[in-house]
Amino acid sequence: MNVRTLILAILYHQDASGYEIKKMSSEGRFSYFVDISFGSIYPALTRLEAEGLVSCREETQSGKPDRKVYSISEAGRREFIAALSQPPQPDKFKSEFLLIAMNAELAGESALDHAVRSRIAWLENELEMLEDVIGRCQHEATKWVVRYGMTCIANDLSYLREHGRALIALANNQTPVSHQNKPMPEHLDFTS
Amino acid sequence: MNVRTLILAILYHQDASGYEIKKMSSEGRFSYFVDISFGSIYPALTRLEAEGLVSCREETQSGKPDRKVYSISEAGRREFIAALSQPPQPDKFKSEFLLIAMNAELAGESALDHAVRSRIAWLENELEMLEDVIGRCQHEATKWVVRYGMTCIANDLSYLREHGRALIALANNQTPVSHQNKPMPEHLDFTS
DNA sequence: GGACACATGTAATCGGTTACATGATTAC
DNA sequence: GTAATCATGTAACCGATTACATGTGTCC
Repeated sequence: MNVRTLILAILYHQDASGYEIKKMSSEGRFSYFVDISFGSIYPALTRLEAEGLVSCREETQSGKPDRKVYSISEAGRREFIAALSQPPQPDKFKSEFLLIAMNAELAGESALDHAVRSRIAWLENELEMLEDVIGRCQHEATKWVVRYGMTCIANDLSYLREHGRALIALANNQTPVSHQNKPMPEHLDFTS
Repeated sequence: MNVRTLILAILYHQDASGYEIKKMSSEGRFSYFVDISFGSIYPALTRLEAEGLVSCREETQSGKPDRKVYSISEAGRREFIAALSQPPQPDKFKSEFLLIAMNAELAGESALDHAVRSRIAWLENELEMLEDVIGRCQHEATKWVVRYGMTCIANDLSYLREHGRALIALANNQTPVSHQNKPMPEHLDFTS
């Protein structure tokens, strides 16, 4: 799921400028998946145009700077559909929160408490955003995906609300962190 | 959450060689978060050693090639705890499956059907793996995280089982894909 | 005249993967 | 002899981000 494909996905349904694509990716209904930067969008658009997968027209606007509006071509549509037909790679998922949680005793109570609280706030916010999206969206498949995302977030949230306290309690609970490190010969330990 | 920090997280609780770290990251109890490659592990270990955050001893084994076993140093422990204390970045999440789902009409019934089935199979497998992990894990914070992951996956799974059919149905349901693209002047469309 | 949203682009850098290169040891 | 597992490492490449550079137009 590289920037190219993501741009084709957006342009498949509507023309857009690089600036608009950026906004959609970091605020709009695509923001749940992606947040791509200008530094990757503009070069990608240039390359897609060179390959004939998108076309570009310049538009002069009143009250705003000129902009370059990109449209997907038939070749671009074929390319995108071909990309969709390939079996999807498994989800990629990285969570610093879970690393902190996994090391609750080391992180300390206040850091953990803060992490849990702000995670809850963040998830609530995401949920609200998706509720908003689904209210204005007509496209059934998109709605399916958004509902999917919403149930995931809602479940996440209820787990945190139910078990967040228990996690924070582990921070205090000074279970001696098991240093199962094999004892190291002093002569090799040049760090102490 | 870069490779350095992940390696420190692993070494915090047990000594390990680069080869073992790789195995833990792609099979063991850390595999839910990470899957780092040899190409990033070995250079990272070298650098961590140069910085005095880990130390290294060579071990000759009987019946196996020599290996370099790394131990975290006190400086390394401090570094890791400092990393944990910083407020976590929001989760990063990428799903090719959701991109396909969002474009159900374009992906086609068979591709979608296959994607849903193999996702279910994959999630069932993940769940099984985590069940196994939790059975043998003593560390409370780790268990908290694994239970978290398990409920997320279980919810995901039940959503897919309940609504997967509805999604696949959307593939056939040939709702004319709304090409809201502004009509393009022919002279600008060099793709046809 | 300054802050802000709109708009496009490039260069340096980063953090990682892939592919390659090497080699020990065991099991068949 | 050859396949598989264990083990370490490097070089080329890739895909992205960050920071930089530039500029228009609006509102106060």
